[in-house]
Amino acid sequence: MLSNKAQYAFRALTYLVDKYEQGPVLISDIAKKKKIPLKFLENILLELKRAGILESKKGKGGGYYIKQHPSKTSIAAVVRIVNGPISMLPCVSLYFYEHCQNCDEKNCGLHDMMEGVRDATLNILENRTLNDLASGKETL
Amino acid sequence: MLSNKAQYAFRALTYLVDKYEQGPVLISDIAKKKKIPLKFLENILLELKRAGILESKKGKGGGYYIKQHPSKTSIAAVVRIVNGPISMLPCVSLYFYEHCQNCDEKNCGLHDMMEGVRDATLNILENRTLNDLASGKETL
DNA sequence: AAGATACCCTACTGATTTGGTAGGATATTA
DNA sequence: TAATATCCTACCAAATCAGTAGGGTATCTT
Repeated sequence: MLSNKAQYAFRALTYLVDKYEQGPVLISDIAKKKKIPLKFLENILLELKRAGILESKKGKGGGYYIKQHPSKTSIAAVVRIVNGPISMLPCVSLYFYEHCQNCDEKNCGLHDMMEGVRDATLNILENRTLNDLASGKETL
Repeated sequence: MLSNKAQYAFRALTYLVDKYEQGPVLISDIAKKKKIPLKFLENILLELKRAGILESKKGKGGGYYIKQHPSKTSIAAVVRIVNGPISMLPCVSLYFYEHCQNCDEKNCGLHDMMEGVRDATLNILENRTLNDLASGKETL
């Protein structure tokens, strides 16, 4: 399951997508409208900024905004930043790979299955973007 | 990611599938061969028994064994028992559903995506069984 | 019946992760 | 230079995870 933090992140991003190209949005505005604890949201947005998803401006008229066009950022990328690995096993993870000390990866039934799950999942999450969070729809 | 516990469970089950219809297997045997902490494994096997996946026999000649034919138990069922929900959001979970207080589920981009991920994942995990874990696998 | 065998069961504990908060530092604008 | 708003580190409580302890209970052998 996605962590609370990850779900907050997606709610905030949904809001920012809706305000795309309308100038920076205050953290406090997002927190209020999306009912997210202010200081916690602050940390989340900062993390998304460091990862290159968001950009920010300080001082009056400042705030956060989406860096690239929303269609350029995949949902998979966001999940990895705020929630960690997408795969169900370390030994099938593309971005968080760890060698499996329990099995011969070339000959492990579970490994094969989880590779399949990973591919099926990524096929969706890599091809959906921030745009798909809003696109005509209302809120999360 | 699957918890340590879940990965232990799958390793133990793999062993039990290999020994299927060769009589009960000692916890201590599984623990030793699969390098799983004995007392922890004890709890895991007990949980799988209570959930109806395994059966056991006490006393000399006793041990654990798979209750039904391995092809009758899906990987999805095992994951739910030892690891919890398969879905990425409570509001798309079939077995651990919780109403989403953040969004209108009928009109939420993230909800739709995660429903897709759930279906793609279950399409694999519901149709693979304990048999697919075994070393000398039957062909699909 | 007695003893040995092997699972059954509850409770506990330490380490890690999760879900935040606190409080000030830094950059920008007016 | 005052106000604004993000930046940043550290901290904290609660929950979960990973595993242990210690005896209870059922079964088998002799």
